[in-house]
Amino acid sequence: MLKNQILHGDCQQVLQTLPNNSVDLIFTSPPYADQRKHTYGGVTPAHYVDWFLPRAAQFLRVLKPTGTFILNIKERAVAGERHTYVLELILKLREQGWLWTEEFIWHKKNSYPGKWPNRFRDSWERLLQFNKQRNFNMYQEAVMVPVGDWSKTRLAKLSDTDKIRDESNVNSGFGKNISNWVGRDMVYPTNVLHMATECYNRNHSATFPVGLPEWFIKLFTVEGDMVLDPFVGSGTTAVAAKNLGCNFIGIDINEVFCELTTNRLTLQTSLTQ
Amino acid sequence: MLKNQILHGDCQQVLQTLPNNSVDLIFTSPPYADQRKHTYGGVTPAHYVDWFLPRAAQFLRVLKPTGTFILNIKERAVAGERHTYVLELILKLREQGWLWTEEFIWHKKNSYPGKWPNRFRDSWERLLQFNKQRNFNMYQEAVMVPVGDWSKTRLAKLSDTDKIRDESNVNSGFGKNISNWVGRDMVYPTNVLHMATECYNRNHSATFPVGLPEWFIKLFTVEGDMVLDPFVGSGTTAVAAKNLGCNFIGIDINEVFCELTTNRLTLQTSLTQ
DNA sequence: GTTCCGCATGAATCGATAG
DNA sequence: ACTATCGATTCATGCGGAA
Repeated sequence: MLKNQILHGDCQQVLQTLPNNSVDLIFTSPPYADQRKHTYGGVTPAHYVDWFLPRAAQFLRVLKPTGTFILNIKERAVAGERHTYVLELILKLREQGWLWTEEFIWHKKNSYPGKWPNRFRDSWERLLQFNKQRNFNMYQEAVMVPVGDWSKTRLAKLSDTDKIRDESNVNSGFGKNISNWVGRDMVYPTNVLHMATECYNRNHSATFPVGLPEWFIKLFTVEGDMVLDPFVGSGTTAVAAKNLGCNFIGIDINEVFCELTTNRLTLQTSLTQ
Repeated sequence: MLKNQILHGDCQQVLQTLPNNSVDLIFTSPPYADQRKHTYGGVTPAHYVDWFLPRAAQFLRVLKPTGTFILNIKERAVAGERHTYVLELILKLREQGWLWTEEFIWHKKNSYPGKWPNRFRDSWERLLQFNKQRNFNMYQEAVMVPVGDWSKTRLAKLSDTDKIRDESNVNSGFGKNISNWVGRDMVYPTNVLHMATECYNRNHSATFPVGLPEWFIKLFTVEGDMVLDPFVGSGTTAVAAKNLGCNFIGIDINEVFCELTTNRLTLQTSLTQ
């Protein structure tokens, strides 16, 4: 079976070559809906749900019954309002047979700057968890975080500004040096993830930190499992899967991104951070 | 006109005594949908939207055109899934004439411990912002926060390029003049709020910290404006409004809560924290 | 080899202006 | 009227070269 490759094409077609029930985790950040016509995909908010659903039907087919689908998405502001296409998508995905198990929040500590008269900077995105059945594989111990002295001393003396500001890495012990913490008290994380976006120049505008897919890969797979990203872009999900000893398949409609990602995966020495 | 009182009754009826366009801010945390019958009439998730909509119609009527409605809500997990009543409610409120301007996230830093095989602790809630029109009152300066630590080192010594406007190379449209930042201590916040929960009254399921309504009252009103909480419960919104020099009206269907809140407001010395 | 520090960049949004 | 393009605004991070 196909594995550890970046495939070029529209995932709606490419996925037809994958067998049923063969993927353990789908983690993807699809191109966000956009008003403009020239950008990646050029899908407008009004057409987003119709565009997404046939692709999601393929996701449903290739995912194992015990597998999980994580969708990273955020609606944009249109005419002064948050658009509703993400809400509608969730409802339609349930009609398609998905269970909407959970919604995680990614808090982006370094969100895009700017000032407007009617809203503040948007510093969070949705990570929607969908499953095929109520019983799915989840390895909670793999993402435990150390309980710092923080929780004991810090909460006792919160100033007003502290209450508003984010000032900590409490829940961000993601991965890296977990072994250093063995022997200390470990606790389970919550459904709010704190991570900064990566500003590293990858010639791809949509860069989420590699720690984000890593966290979900640890949580929902074991070594040797299959991870799929049908909108792989600059390949962050594939890098995360490779780092963690998983097999992966990445798909992208943009051939340049496919080549960049393939190169990134072979030259991985400098790109694992 | 009626002001600074806690009124007993179902807000759907009680609100009929308020005039049109008379409220500057509605901040409320309605009783959560529940399978059990103890709460507000025992509203189940399946009936939640139908129960809420006629009340929201009254909110729309009494709110000033420049006013704002903030709804603190979070869907429950039912049968292994997040229930969809909040999503459906947003869509229906828009049909009713509301604009869905923004969704703030309340990150509950000390969410209640617990462990389940299929999900982590839920440590965030939605704060949905609705408006009657695109132009509404917003006083952003009232909620500015201290600039991050990055500025201490970053601004310590300026290079030559820092002193002039440095246009971004990549046509992202973003230039900067770092020297503008010297001496600036406060910045605008984002749409993610970090606050610990409080447990003022354990008999009321929805206990939020007084800092939460305070933040929105500062942002959307000035002194003397009218704040309404149609599900006032233990009175936190009313306390916040009083602290900030606003007028308020609180409504609750539970007579015991009405009495407790009225007492809390008179004994306010020890309860403003 | 470390630490320090300069500096580009990022899933943005609004209002005005031009076609 | 309605759409498309453009200019203005702004905060935190991590890379990479220098010390």
